[in-house]
Amino acid sequence: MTGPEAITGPEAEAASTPRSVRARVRAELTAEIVAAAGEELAEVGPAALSLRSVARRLGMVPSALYRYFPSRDSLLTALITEAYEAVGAVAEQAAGSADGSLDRWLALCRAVRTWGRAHPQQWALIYGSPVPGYAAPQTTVAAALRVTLAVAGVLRDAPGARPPQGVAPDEPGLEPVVAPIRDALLPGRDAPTVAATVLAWTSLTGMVSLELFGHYEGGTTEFEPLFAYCMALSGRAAGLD
Amino acid sequence: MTGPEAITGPEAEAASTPRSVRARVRAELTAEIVAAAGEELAEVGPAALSLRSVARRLGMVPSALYRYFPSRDSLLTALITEAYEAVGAVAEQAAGSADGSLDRWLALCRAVRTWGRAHPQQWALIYGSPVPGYAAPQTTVAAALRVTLAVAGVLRDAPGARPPQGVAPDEPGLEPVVAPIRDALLPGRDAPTVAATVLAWTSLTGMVSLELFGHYEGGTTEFEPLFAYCMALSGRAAGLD
DNA sequence: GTCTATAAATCGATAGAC
DNA sequence: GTCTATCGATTTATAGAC
Repeated sequence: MTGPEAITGPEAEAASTPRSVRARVRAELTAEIVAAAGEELAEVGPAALSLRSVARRLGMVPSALYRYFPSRDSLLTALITEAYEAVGAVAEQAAGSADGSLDRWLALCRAVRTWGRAHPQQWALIYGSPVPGYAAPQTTVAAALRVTLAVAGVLRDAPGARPPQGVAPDEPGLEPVVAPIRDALLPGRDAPTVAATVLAWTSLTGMVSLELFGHYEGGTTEFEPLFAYCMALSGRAAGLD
Repeated sequence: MTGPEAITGPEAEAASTPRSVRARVRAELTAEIVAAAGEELAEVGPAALSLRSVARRLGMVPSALYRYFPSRDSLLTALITEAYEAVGAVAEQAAGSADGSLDRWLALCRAVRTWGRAHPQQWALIYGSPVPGYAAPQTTVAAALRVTLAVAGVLRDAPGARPPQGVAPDEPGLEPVVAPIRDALLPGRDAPTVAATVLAWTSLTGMVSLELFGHYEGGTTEFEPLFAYCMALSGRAAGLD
């Protein structure tokens, strides 16, 4: 056992990559487990995901997985984090590849919807019903922020954007309620703008969720034009152009 | 199908009221089972609901339930139908108890949110991720329509309501895509109005879902003012006032 | 129509050999 | 670090006595 890792000198690496050969192998196998769990998730859904089925898929025995993940919940956490990072990445990328605040917003929306349609179970994992018996640790909350920040970034780069005046003449409690959200997403903007951002983000997730969860079944098959129009409408309501 | 009819033989009943004593008793017990299933659902959630736990709660043995519901899925269908009817009823009632299209919309929104907060697992059942292994029959689609019709009713009673012009200059495919939805909800209205109605409804379910599913955890505790403002904004975007 | 009993699976997690 | 074996529990669903 003292052989391989004794020569950690040459292959010593920076912070993000494992130092020893042993650690690298372990990291690779961990990634393989997460990948297999992702495939399993895509087939059976979050609530039906089990450690045993993941082990079967890898040709391993269930107990072997406990060397890598102390519980089913920790594996779920890894999948949730991965999903948030993935959708956050496509959102950022899309927002960065368009000009004009409304076009950036629409590009972000389309990218998020495309990701959701390609990964419906992953979408359900992060934006659907909570998985029974699973308690989300704080780390997933941080990962979830990435997408929200991408949305807020579109607003942040459109300093003049503001929802129309007089929507609700005096919402008494809006200011204090919105304060923590403003601090995290849109420092310096007024309460209606922050609220409109929340609404835009909510409309997007709601639209994709209803579609993926089968609530437009009676409606149409070619959903894209309706989606694009609705997202344009919600972007306009936030003052984007 | 809600289950019982499927295995009811000679004593098949008329539309709503049972004929024989036997059938009435059977209907009562069926209702008791659904009620117990509702309690169980409220505790463990849709994905974890089992026939056995319902039987335990009733002091019955699991196999006895199969005389009333041929499968777990048929019991789930009954619960789904019940939930849709319940939220549809409060939506209708709220919409009918206010004057002015925007106020009616806001009343409907508050009522739907209140119902969702009071019945989070029922909400998850109908608006959350699909239950693994469950295929929704056509009857649930009909029940789901009740809430949507209540929303559309607010728009229908505000004939002048229309989203602002020039939101998306020419959405080429919007017209044909929106046609079936218009026929079901808002005959005679133009495509943008129908789309704005879809968006308003989507914003409402999205807002409640994100709240109930824990996505505003880092945000605020007093969520109501933000909710009301956002729904006012979405109502305005549909042309309500 | 309710019961006992059972079939045939599933699951998370752990102990201990190697 | 992977294996066998197992504990203790869950589930849907069915067969057959009464």
